[in-house]
Amino acid sequence: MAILATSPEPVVLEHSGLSLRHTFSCGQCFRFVPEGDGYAGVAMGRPLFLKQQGSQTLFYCSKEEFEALWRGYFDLDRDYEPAHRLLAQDSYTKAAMEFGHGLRLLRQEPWETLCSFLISQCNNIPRIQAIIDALCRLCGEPVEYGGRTFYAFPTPEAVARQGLESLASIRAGYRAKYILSAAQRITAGVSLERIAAMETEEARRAVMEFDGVGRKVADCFLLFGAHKWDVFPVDTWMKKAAPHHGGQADGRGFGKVAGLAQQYIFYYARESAKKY
DNA sequence: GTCCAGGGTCCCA
DNA sequence: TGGGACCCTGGA
Repeated sequence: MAILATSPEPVVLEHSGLSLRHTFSCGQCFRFVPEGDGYAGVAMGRPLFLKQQGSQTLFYCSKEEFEALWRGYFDLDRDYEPAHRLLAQDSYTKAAMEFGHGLRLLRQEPWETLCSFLISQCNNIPRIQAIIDALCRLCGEPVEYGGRTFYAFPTPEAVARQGLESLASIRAGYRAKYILSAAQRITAGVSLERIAAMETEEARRAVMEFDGVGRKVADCFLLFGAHKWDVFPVDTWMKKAAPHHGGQADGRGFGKVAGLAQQYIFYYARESAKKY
């Protein structure tokens, strides 16, 4: 594959406990897709190809870049064991956890997360991916990597420069005005980083001031873009799964690891449903 | 061809 | 508090 041929020696991680498949398929992020025998995607403006063989995970980037960006992005410095022990006490979350073993909660950027989940509303995952990809191609910075051109997620400024007519080309439907409005709000001075740094309740209130952001999108922003593990986004899948686990419909029973529980349950419920 | 649902939100009665 | 509208697709 072209990417491999021109990449430097990869950074190799042994026995990290990380599963790329579960981490990228569980629905938390939309920009890493299967590529050859691994995955390719862009985050924080940097493209990356990575793959797993045996007990090894191979990151095709420099050691410096791995330490500066990807170690944090994959949340590799956090010990998931205490959370796993807690979730193993409930038979349903235990099964969900075994199903999605190796899933890591990515530390995604606030703006990309907010935008992605604005697009997610009343939409399915393949189409969410297609719309985000179209948005990046429309106004994201091109970045060369492994002989190919990738597109960074556009900045709020770049999105704000697009008119509603231009944004119509990404086929986001009624969500386009929410994306534009959010971009304008941020370029006018509202800081998502500042909101992400607030306590959960205050941050939730602040992000819900954005047009098109209700409780669900706000909670996805808090969990995936602000890395607040006590947040439990409730969507149609979580409502379906609620009768089966002991964490209550709003996830209160899972306490400070509710977010991780949510991701295991969401992934498990959705993948199980595909079989029928 | 039509109908419906897909990681919701908003508005109005 | 409940229900319809909102854009657009893919599958039934």
